[in-house]
Amino acid sequence: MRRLSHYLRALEGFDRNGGGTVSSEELASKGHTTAAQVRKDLSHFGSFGKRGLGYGVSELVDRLRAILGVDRAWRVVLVGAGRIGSALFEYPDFKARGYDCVAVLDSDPHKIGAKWGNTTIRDTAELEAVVVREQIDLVVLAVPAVAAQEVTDRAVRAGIKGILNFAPVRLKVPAQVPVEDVNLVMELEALSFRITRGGASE
Amino acid sequence: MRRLSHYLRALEGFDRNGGGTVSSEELASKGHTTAAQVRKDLSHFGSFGKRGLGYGVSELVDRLRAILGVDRAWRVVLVGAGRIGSALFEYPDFKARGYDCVAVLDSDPHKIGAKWGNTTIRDTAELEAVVVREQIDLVVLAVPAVAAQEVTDRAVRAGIKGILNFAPVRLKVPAQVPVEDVNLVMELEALSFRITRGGASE
DNA sequence: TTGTGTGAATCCCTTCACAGCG
DNA sequence: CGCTGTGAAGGGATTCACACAA
Repeated sequence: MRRLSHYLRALEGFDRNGGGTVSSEELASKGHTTAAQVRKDLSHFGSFGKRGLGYGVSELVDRLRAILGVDRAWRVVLVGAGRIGSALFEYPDFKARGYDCVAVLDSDPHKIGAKWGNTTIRDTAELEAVVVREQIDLVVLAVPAVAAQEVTDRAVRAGIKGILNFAPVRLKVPAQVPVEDVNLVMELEALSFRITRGGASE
Repeated sequence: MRRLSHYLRALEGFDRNGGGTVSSEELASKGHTTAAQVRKDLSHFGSFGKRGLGYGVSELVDRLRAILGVDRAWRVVLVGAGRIGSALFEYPDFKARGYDCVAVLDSDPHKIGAKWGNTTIRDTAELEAVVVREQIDLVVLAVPAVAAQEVTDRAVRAGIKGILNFAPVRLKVPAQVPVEDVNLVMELEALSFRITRGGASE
């Protein structure tokens, strides 16, 4: 659920200590939904929340982190050390949120062996070995479209748990392996669509 | 509508020339929806499609491009010449799809004046002037979270038509200015959420 | 016969409204 | 009282099913 991430983000504005509380109203005002929506969303996962008071900030943060699965560290391998890969690798929020990029792979001989910080770029051929040895959970796919499916197949066979895909292709994966697609062109098209047709409602 | 972009993408696999046709069934199989869904989506915008035959590939492409507003060129300014900005600037698909990055701005004195290809990075202070002089349609916001709202306000006042926002903040904009948010951490959280709870249904 | 276009049925998500607990 | 939790109502989107055109 995307909104849960928003709630978690919104809660960072509040003090975790001191037993403070937030109402569904307050959470709704950030994160642009309604109070009823917030309550429904949260009630799906149990009923923590004090009637007449609101939700305990600290408890709610813990709950949301558990629900979203960010109460642990995720081990990530980045495949594709191009521009997008480099941007992602440096993105400070990833590590801060528990996504730990422990390996970078590329198939370009000119890049293999180079160092990013103290991470050495290795050959994509080592993918399976890296996944197993480094106990990788997630693959961030930042390779050209033509290579994406092959890398995916190999990662899946090696036992990966999920894929964040930047390649503009629909990956074929077994049902139990979730894929999230990020397609920048489609985002721009969504913009021009909304501009072209007036109604800018999000 | 996000699915329309998918249809357009799927159609690239077919030959535009030669008066070929596609059925809703074929379009559905790529783009992972149902045939009924495809027909409903398209019927919203008129009924072009020959019963018993399918849709003319060439005509459908034209229609979709018109609907999505990609039958014209969009003039884009990139604000923020960091890692993400650089990745976006080099992203070959943007220009190919009609999104033309005609200016790059940054507020870091070390970057101002540098050249990317034959585009010179200019001072973010020039934003308003650039928007007007270069007849900019869209802003791609790749600045730190703290700077995002200020840049947004200025771009909106200068008459921008839409914003693609990479900063992890919810921008306040007038209702008629559409914003598309890209939040990489939220994508990863969506992944870990789905992994944590089993059901990987997209 | 084939595959679109579309009302009708269905499902799911959001909003409403309020009972009930602190 | 104030605010949560939740059944009920409402609305929008998906799916079904079939008349109809090529």
